Amino acid sequence: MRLVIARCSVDYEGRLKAHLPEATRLLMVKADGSVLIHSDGGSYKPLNWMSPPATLRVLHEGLDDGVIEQWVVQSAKTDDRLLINVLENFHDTAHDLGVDPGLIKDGVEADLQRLLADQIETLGSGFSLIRREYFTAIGPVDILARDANGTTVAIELKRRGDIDGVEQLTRYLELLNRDPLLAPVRGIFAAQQIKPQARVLATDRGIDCVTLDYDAMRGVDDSASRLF
Amino acid sequence: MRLVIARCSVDYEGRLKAHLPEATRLLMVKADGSVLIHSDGGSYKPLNWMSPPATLRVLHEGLDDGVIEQWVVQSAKTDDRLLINVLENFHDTAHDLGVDPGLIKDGVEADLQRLLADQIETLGSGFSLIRREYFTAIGPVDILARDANGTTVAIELKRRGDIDGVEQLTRYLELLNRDPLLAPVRGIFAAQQIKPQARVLATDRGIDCVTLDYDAMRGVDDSASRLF
DNA sequence: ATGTCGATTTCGTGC
DNA sequence: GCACGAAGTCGACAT
Repeated sequence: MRLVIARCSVDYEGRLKAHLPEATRLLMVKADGSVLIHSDGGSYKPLNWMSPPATLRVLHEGLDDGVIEQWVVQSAKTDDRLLINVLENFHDTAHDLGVDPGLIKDGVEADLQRLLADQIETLGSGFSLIRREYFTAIGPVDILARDANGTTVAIELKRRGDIDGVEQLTRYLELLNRDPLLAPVRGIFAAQQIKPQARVLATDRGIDCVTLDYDAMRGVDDSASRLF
Repeated sequence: MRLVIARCSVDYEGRLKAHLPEATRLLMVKADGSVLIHSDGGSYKPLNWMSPPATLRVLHEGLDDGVIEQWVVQSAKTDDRLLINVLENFHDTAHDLGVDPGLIKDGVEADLQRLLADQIETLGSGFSLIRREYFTAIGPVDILARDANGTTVAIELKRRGDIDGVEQLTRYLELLNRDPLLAPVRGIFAAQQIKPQARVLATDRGIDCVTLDYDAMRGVDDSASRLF
């Protein structure tokens, strides 16, 4: 990885065009040829960048007045291109980092779904699982179950429940209820947190809302699938 | 901005839990207290990070064996926390970057909309523009036009057409068709790329799909509205 | 402050 | 490899 602190201007041309006026920034060049241009603020997204795979070529001649060198970062797969005009170079170091073992995550929607499928009675006594990821023409229903009365239940699962999730579940219910083998199908919107507007919309459409306690569910599930 | 190259392990606890095993990485500390942890590959997204505003505290005592120092990065607004155990420090520099003037863009959905409005006959001969951003009670219709038969057409425009866009257009059509001065109103879903599931849903609802070629449209449009 | 929507999204997963 | 959905999404803009 090469780290350069430089006063520079940047032009990107690819799926769109973009321009960065002259300022001092960090230029990060990774081993795969990708380049990230960071300012000293904002979040993790760079001001501009080139995704890998890419190649960096440095030009020293035929440049505009005041430009020390021009970096041409060319994507290897598309014709996206990044032009960096370097006006002043304050820092330039290279470091050998090696390959990273990568991130281990816990607590995303997939974990919630697995836990809820294992503990489907959380939703009510007599509930039984039909299957996870029940595929339809318009996408997969997170969980399909049967309640104590034998009625089919479509469950939409979110970490954070907002209106989009209710819309999604509504579409599934509309489609599933056209299937005489399944109909009538009721819906349950389950999330760690459900926003008031989403709850109102769901209730209005006859969809039940359930708030899930991830920590409690993980506590019940005594399998040895622990991170730490 | 402070740049550190260090062998480290990282634990994040906040909206989820995540862990990075020991490896050599770049630790970037920005002026607003945000921290980015980058490996020498991948795209612009860091392996792990803390969004601003945040504060960095460095501990030197009571650490595990082999740990030189522990960084505690605490979000100022939430209880999200990042723990970085530094095992070896290879590089540590600080740089004054100043405030960045920011990015100037061209070629996003707004530009597509302007182009399509100018070249409304792309959608069919005899088409004429009524107006862009036709405001309704539930939001603006991207483009309202009239086809060769004089029928009103509501056009929803996306760079990438997925199901959400079809839902949006459906709501507009429902509303517009209640207006006797406009009804009947047909819909066109126009995008640079339309996903199969979105196409299925649109077709099912009697909405036409059109794929747009932005480069061709930009070529036809000979106006001098260029950035550079 | 809050909600909504686009993005050069990136990232994982299933087929 | 392609397509789709989630994200600790981020960011911009309107209310």
